[in-house]
Amino acid sequence: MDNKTAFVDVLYDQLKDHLDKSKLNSMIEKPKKESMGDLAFPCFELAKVYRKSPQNIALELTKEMTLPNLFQNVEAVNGYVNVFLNKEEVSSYTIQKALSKKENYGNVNIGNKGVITIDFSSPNIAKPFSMGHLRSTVIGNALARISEKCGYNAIRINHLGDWGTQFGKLIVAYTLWGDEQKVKENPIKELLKLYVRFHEAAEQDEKLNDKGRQWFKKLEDGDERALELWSWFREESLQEFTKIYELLGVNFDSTHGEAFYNDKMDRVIQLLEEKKLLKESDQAKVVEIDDDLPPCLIKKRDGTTLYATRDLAAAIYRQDTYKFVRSLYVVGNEQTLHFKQLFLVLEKMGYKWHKGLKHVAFGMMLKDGKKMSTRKGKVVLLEDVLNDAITLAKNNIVEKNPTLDSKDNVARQVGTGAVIFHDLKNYRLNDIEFSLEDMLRFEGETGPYVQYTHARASSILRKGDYQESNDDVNISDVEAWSIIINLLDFPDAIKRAYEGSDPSQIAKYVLELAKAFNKYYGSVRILDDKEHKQSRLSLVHSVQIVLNEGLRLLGIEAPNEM
RNA sequence: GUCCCAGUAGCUCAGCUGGAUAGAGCAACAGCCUUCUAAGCUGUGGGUCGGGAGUUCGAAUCUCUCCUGGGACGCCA
Repeated sequence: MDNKTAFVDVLYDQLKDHLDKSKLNSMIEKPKKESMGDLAFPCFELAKVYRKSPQNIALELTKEMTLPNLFQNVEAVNGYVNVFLNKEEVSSYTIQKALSKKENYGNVNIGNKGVITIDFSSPNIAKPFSMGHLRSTVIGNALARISEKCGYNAIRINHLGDWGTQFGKLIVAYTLWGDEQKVKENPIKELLKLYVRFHEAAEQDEKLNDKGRQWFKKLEDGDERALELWSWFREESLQEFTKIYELLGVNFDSTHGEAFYNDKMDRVIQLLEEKKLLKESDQAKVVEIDDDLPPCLIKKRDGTTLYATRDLAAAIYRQDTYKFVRSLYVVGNEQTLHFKQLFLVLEKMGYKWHKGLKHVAFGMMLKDGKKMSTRKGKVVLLEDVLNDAITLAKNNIVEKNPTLDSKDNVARQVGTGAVIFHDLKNYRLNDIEFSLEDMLRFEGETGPYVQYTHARASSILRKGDYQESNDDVNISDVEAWSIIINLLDFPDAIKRAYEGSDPSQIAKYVLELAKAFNKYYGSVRILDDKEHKQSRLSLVHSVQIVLNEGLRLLGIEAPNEM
């Protein structure tokens, strides 16, 4: 069985008078260094009970211990009881497990086929897909895949920002300065220019903002010309976004944006009124939330609705259509308050499913220590960054592997891999200072490093004419042990990533495994020794499988050659 | 002003529910390709874990306080 439970059983034998199994289980830790063993039990807490020094307790425990086959050795060091796993047995068991389960290795069934909706990416129509939206897109995509790996049925929702006063402003700008031909040729960049120009002009002329609001009112009232322009901008934007999603390998089950909920908000307001939750305050309608939070604004003084109203309608709609057990919102850090309010309002409305809602926040993409601003045109376009990355990857390939087929495809995989990995490798709540240089780095702890390791493993399997077999795996290389430990840890890494909604757990995992493999590769000639070749290739194959699967969970492809 | 998040090596960051001499990568320097992909491997140097106090056998980790940076705080999304 599980190594840890086996160790608990051994300890329980001697310590049952003072500690129960679950307590023991929580006390066991992983030693800092591999040389100290595989599992450790600290004896410091027992010092008081036994009135002896931790060192002596460890020594006595060790002396009296009867080890099952799973363990090879036990040592008492500095007040710790350290056990060493039986390397050959564990190695063979782990490799065979990975080989037999293939890409299903590491699956953990937490979800039981329940539905999890994931609201992510959600760019604003008629604005460029900026670096800021990259974060939500790649984090959400990874979480969807991780959730599926954990047995959930993931529904990917792109909650497009396709409604609001901004469209009124854009229509004003277009009617004043727009050129149909230019917009058709290069929709996003032209629309951005118009948007920026509008804000510059509005600083001089306040009346422009009023005009914008008027046009938005027309849009809400169903004015034909306004709707025509709106749906044109929406279509063009969507096409641009699709290009980026294809490049990144991201897809959605629903692209209902905010506009979709226009006719679903009356019901929400009605429900709120029925439950007597709606209060008037400064001529606006709000829901008051106890605690210390400010009230949630539902309706403006002029009777129009807000972001929160639409999000309420969306949450209810999603529960009705998908019957989700969990629902994630992958939206920036700065909206924490909004989601706290939203969830509390839903709780007050009596929806039990509010417990499954979670705001998966992330830090901002900063430029010179500050937030990037679309209004001032200070944006970095994701498409440009991706294209830079792909070009750089291509240059590398031409230089390093000139005979490679399908250079363009591999360049795409490696370039986007670098950008995605750079975003996912650190904890999501950290802010990221935008740095093209960092993002396009292909050496060290990067996506291409992991991809390269995968390609190396694939290459060796090709060169060694690897055939799968059911023969016993027998690994005796000491250098292989850290690979085995990492392979063993894969399911736990997935669990950590899911539970913390934290893709960086997978990124870190995959880096550790790649490092361990490269170290092994540097010290052991895998194909030279006929006797060990098949076992070693089995090890290489397990690594290849797990790297491939780990990268896939992050939304990164793993080329077999690069 | 109130609330939230962060402060670890020159830079970017790990460090799980407190535990053994604080770890990586980048950058710097020194090595390793007639032999499995050098996008790799090996080695060297570099840290008062923002400051102070407390809890504890033990604190980068928990509590308090101060400093610094960022963010949010009703008619935007």
